Amino acid sequence: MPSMNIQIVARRAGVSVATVSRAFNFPDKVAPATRALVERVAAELGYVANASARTLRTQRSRVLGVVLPTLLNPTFAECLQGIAQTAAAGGYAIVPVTTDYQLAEEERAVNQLLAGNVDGMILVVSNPTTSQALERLRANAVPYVLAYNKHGLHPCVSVDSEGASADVVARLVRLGHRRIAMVTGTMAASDRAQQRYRGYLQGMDAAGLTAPPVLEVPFVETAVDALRHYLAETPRPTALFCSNDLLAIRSIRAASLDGLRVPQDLAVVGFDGIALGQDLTPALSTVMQPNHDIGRHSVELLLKALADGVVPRADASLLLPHAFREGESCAAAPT
Amino acid sequence: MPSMNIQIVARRAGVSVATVSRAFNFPDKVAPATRALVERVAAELGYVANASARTLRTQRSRVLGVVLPTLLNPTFAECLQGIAQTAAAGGYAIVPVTTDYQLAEEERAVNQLLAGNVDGMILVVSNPTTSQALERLRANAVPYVLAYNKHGLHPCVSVDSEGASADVVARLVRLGHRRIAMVTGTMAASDRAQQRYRGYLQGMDAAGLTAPPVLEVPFVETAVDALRHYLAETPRPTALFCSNDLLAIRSIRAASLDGLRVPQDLAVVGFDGIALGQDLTPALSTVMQPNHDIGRHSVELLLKALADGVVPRADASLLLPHAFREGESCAAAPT
DNA sequence: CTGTTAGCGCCTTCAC
DNA sequence: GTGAAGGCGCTAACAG
Repeated sequence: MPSMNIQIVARRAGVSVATVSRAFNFPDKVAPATRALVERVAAELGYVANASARTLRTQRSRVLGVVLPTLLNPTFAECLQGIAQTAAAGGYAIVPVTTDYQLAEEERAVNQLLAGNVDGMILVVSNPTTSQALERLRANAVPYVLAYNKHGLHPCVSVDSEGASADVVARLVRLGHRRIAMVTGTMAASDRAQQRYRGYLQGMDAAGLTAPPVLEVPFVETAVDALRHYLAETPRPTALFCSNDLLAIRSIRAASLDGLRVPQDLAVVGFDGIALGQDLTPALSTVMQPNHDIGRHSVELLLKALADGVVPRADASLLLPHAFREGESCAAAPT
Repeated sequence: MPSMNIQIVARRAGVSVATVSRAFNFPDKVAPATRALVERVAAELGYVANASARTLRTQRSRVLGVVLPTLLNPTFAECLQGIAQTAAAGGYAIVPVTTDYQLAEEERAVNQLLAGNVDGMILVVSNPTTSQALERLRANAVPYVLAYNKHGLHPCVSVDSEGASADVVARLVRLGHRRIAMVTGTMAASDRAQQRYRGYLQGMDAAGLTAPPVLEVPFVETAVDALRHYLAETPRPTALFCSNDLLAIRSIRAASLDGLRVPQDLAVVGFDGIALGQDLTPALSTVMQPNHDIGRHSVELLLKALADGVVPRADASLLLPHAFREGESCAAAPT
């Protein structure tokens, strides 16, 4: 059956290949009776149009490339789900590639997808400003949208990481916290991490507080030990703002291992809003991003541009709303 | 640049298209000087061979389809990572499709991938015995390997869910537990769930214990409420065996909401071995499956068959080792 | 409304 | 070691 093709169907139906093609692509440009006949024969033979031949001929593959840091962080898994559903609804398949937060992998990924004839790409890159990969896309006039990244010169779907982070600090301050520390993944590997850190510094500054040294740990490792060491320093912070939910979970683990109670001895706030956070004890207090929607809107932006035969414009960028999700890992400072 | 093709490269290099093609596909069938020239020109022009044209000509796409229930369960995200890495190492791209545990979606997914010219598929299906999708693949002679599923008539990469589950019960019994309950996702949607339940019943039987009614909840929902109701029943179990780690996490949540301490008042054991489980408090006690390796071996089996031009055989199935991971969510029964 | 035909870009025999 | 040419399966003019 894999060798089934339009010619065989045409012969069996007693029509020309053009008619078979039209019956599928422009059903109303074919007589109802003929169409029914073709459809019946095609169904009998299990015919499905060869995607490669169609792509070669039309120069459209109906495939979108997706470049993500990792799927092991539920944030991106949730986003990818939004991407996949929206793409499928629009008749597009997706080819995801992960970079593990490695710059070199970003370029490899883009090249691979470029060679794979994708119609467009959704990417989460380390840093849009310095990205060679994006440069490559621009040079090739490949339509793309960035997810999570935020940059004035590229089409992006993101949230206000900076503002949200400053708000978190303000909230902690209202709860009576003064020694508010921050822990983040490798900042060089993520503009979001940089934005969140900047927001944190702004929040501290606005409250007239001095920020203690930030703890920076690799994205991929568990780093519970580093967190324990960090928390063992005196004066110990009363609140910890974590640049992402996985770090928050590990921070809670580290605190527990050292006999600290969360939130009584240490308030912990995350960032991302992964669904799992709500099922933990204590439930994670976090900045909830609409991960699914970030994926969905990214695809919608891209598909609209594809339909119009243009590349998405930077000024079509979307800033989606975030929200603080009250959990149990964050409470007032000890008095 | 997207319109770059072999002809342009050939002209620019002053050779024929055949030579360019050979320079890339059979480097040693071309004079070193010629090859260097072609490579230089191609690099300058940013030429990459058109995947669709190559696929159409060679009848090989170097793409693998992957059918999974969901990526929101880290089990499958971890597995997909193994799949992606191994596929990439072998020069294959992947197209993942999720089914959300819906039977109808399985067929849709397979049809979509079939139309997409994949060279083979890795699948996690609900039930290999009754799967229309697998029948479709067999009829079309499409090479495939099942992951997690276990079935004598299909090539599978799995673990001994049944044995592992019986062992969990035996372990709980050794810890002094008598009222050991089980909670599972919808069994009709997963042969693994069925196997794990069967193993649980065997373990109970072997210990001369009566199994209380099992709690069956949908895979996709959180179901913390259902769990709370279940745990409120008297006599309350002293140990809970959960068919997967997400359920275990939610069970711990449900217990906490009812003021039950884990593991003192309720021992909880999961199944899957998701990495996150180790960072929770209490750390999850669970049956660790080699999720990454399940993905890796599935691809290796598939690629070997592709290389040999055959479909993977059922008797090439792999049963990978599992291990009990000692966490903190499981302890001796109260005396 | 339907048929004929030219190529999309590539690989691969077959000559040379 | 290299070149010429056919055809993979499909769609889109163009005729009829």
